[in-house]
Amino acid sequence: MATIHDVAKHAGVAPITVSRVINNSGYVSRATRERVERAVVELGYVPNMLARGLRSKRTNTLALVMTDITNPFFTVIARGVEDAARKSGYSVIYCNTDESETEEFKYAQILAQKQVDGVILVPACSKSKSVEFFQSNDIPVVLIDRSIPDVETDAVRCDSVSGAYQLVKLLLALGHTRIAVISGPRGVSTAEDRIDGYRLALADAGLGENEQIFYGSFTQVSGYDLAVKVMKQIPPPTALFCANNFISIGVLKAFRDIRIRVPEDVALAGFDDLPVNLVVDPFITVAAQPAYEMGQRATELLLERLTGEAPDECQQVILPIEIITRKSSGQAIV
Amino acid sequence: MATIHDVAKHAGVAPITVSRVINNSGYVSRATRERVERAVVELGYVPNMLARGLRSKRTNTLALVMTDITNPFFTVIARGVEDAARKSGYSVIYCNTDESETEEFKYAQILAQKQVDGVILVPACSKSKSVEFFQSNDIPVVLIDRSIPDVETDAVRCDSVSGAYQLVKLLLALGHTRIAVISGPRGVSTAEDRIDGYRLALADAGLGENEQIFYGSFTQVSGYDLAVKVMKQIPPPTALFCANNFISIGVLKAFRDIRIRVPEDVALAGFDDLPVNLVVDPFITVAAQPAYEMGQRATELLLERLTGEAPDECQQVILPIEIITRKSSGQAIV
DNA sequence: ATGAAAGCGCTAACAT
DNA sequence: ATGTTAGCGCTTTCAT
Repeated sequence: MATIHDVAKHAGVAPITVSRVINNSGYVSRATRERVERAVVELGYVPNMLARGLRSKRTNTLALVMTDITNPFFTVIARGVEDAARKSGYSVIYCNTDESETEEFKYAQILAQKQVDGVILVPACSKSKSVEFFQSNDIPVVLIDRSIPDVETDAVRCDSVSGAYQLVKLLLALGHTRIAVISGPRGVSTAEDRIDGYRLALADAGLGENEQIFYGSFTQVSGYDLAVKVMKQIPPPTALFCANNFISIGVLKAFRDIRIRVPEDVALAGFDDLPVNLVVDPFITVAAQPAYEMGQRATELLLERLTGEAPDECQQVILPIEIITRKSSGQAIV
Repeated sequence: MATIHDVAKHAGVAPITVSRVINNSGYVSRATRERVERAVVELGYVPNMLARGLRSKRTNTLALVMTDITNPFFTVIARGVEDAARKSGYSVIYCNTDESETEEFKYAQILAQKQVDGVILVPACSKSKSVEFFQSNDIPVVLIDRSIPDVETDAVRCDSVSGAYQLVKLLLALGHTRIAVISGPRGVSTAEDRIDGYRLALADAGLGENEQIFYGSFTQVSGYDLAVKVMKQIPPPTALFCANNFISIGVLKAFRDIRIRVPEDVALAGFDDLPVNLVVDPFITVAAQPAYEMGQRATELLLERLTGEAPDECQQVILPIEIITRKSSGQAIV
């Protein structure tokens, strides 16, 4: 593979001149530029990013660390990140932690080794070990979707408390008084916040006594198992609030298997919509988060931080949630 | 950030000794090793992969270039690749070409610049420009899912002709004689092969005259539009063969909108299943490809090529397809 | 407008 | 079992 040296020799110039041409930096005469460009093509020269990064201390690479890459919510975030990054000439490395703190920290090491310029992180838990590691290596971090207490970083997320509150309000307005919530893992901010919103709505309605709270994981299997368990309560709830899309799917599967009709027997509302290209019949009433925009904004924050355009204090961006009313919650509110 | 030099000084050894410790290469005495390891921890040392790659000419990084990262079929392939790669200490860079030949070639350049050790490629078209580029830069390529004529590479795929043939046979066995196929783009091997399988099955049944072939793209929107068009044929088909999962979803959406019942009015069979965690009611009769295994096998082939274990001749792995009969094709065959 | 020298952090090759 | 030397390919810095 040809090096910058080969190109320089071929064009009769110094390596640094070739560097100036391919990076559009510094003065190069028209004639020289053309000679260099011809040499580049003739030799099929491709710059070596390892050498460039080693010398310049910048790799033009970001990382997106997610907890579940099979969840369309995160996939859509990823596209938002990708598009925003590419527009500014950055590449993105995707990492899947499977909700594991250990995996997250492993990736943190790998990413530091790869000298990524910055990281967008969906934290697997509320501990700050990975964030502190990044920061101690001078790698800026933007938190996305979930928050961590007592760390100073830029962050982008939606208001989970408010989203859950609105969804449960909606179920209450339909006359339900026994509403259960199936949520994600303890210690994950979105799981906790959505429970908080649920409790707030019940309390507002004077139904604080009726709380039925189930922690689990943000997966279809967990949703299935807890749905079965929930319906064994006496008396069983008449409505269910699912804290994410996979939980909703698991619940629907369980209800199909144990012959419970939605919404006739139990009403259902959940967090996170599914992308249109995956769903034949959008059926679930949801609090939809603007995933693509979340990815975009997080990337913009990170890029501003990298270029020094950002203010010294950290920025928190809270994006609005959209409540989409569909069949699963029962008859529409007039 | 601490360098190997800092660690060496701190431990009272030469940099190369530190290198031997962190790479587990060459002889290092127990005592020295321990001193070095302590220094690594105390300084929070993280090796710089750019420097290592520049020197050693190996990045321990593979790339997976796909045509549609939103399609679960490719997402599952990606997990197969990821798992196999990590097991051998490799990282993976994911690239999405959106079925664009131009994007594919852009990524080829980027990946060469990043000095990836090898590439797994779902080609966007049957031209071999990107493959030739990789090969001229000494980067081994494994083709996955789709083939390209006249190139010498390792490859992993399923037998699309046979899968389509079996699916259409099944529809024929249910008594259908007017079966249409909605496929992907011309020039893409899987789109063409699935049409070939369809034609073969019809010809076998002496129904060659009844061919109704529709090219489009492997997307939900294309499936929707062509479904509407197909049903305007006079007489309309009584069964439909969809060449991938997104086409099937688009067709089902169209049928819901134009009030055509599946399978009562039209039977349906399609290529590619959807992952269980995304689907409440698996409904479509499909030819399911072992996507995870495809990703795994492709990675293994690539790794063997990199380590020199592979034979000189290229290897073609053809994996078996599973036909899963469900409601969409009508009553089960006894 | 162009170039020379130096060095980023690491490891291959060759000592000892 | 450990170290020395050199250099991977590029860009920073400082000339000219």
